[in-house]
Amino acid sequence: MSSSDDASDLELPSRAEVLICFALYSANHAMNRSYQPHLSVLGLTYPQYIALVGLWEGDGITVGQLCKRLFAETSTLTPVLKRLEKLGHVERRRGRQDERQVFLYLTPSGRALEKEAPNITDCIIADTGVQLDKLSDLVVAIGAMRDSLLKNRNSRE
Amino acid sequence: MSSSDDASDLELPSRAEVLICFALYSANHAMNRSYQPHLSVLGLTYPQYIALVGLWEGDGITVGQLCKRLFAETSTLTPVLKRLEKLGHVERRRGRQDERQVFLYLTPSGRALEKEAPNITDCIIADTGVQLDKLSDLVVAIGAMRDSLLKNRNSRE
DNA sequence: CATAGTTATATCGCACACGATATTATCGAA
DNA sequence: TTCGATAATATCGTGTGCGATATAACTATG
Repeated sequence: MSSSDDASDLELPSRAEVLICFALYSANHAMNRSYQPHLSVLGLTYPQYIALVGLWEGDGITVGQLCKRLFAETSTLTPVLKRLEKLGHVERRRGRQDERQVFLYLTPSGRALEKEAPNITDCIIADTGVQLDKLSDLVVAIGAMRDSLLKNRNSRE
Repeated sequence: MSSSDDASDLELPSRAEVLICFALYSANHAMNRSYQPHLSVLGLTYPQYIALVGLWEGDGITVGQLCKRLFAETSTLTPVLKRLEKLGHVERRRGRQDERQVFLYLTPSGRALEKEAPNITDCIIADTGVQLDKLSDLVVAIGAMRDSLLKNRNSRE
């Protein structure tokens, strides 16, 4: 309602609902909250679950490789991985040739959690109210947008 | 690479790239990072910007109303709003009839920031690499998914 | 084989994000 | 009208998220 007299620069979609940044922001938090009850049963937080998803895709990789896979920073992942280690789901082992590197391995416990994932995913997919094929399109579109954002961000610095 | 011999429970899309939760998670962070250089010039964080977007849509509302508008919790918004107040962009005023309520008003400084938003939005939209009409479809689809997630979450408790 | 530069990870500081709890104010029924 | 129930914010504790910096290890060049 603020200054509706000048509509000159209000032609563009500026309302919260129509901003792509807000759509992603609110949907991500909604997704986080939807997972929460499922994950708390397993004693996991949402980012811990995301990290495990990355490792279920293939472990024995370095912290840096997992960072790339998850588009995350080491300053974010290191504490998450240390908690996953303390929970007994992940083992962190220094590289032998290159002692700077830290390799990540799933423990039997961390591997066992993967079997719970499909049940959770099914619940979440149902809650989205989106058909599977449409959801697949969404994932592709959102992923492409993310890649473009990261590419253009890096090309500007 | 882990146990590729048994493909029994790997038929479902379980890889990080194809999970909707991961798409939202990584795209939201990418968006955050893309906004960051634009916002740091204005001395704003991404959540502070989101809160301002909510108030530009109409101020003089209560903290609770802004929470609903942004799908956020009061425990998240209160500190953000106090920082926006300290920055001089927002004024928080206790209600007279109901002294529990806190009404939020944009200051001239907070209102002036709205004029910067279109320039930033244009940059971001360009960086997404998505055509405007496709982007609009994405916003609608993601918003609908968010609403469905929140509805089904609430209906379960 | 020193040593400057680079790389991989970790640490730190600040700002969210949110459930749980606290605080204060309003409402409602006996 | 008083006191328990409810409601609106705020506070607190834990866990991210990330830029900046630190630390330790590798590499390259002289």
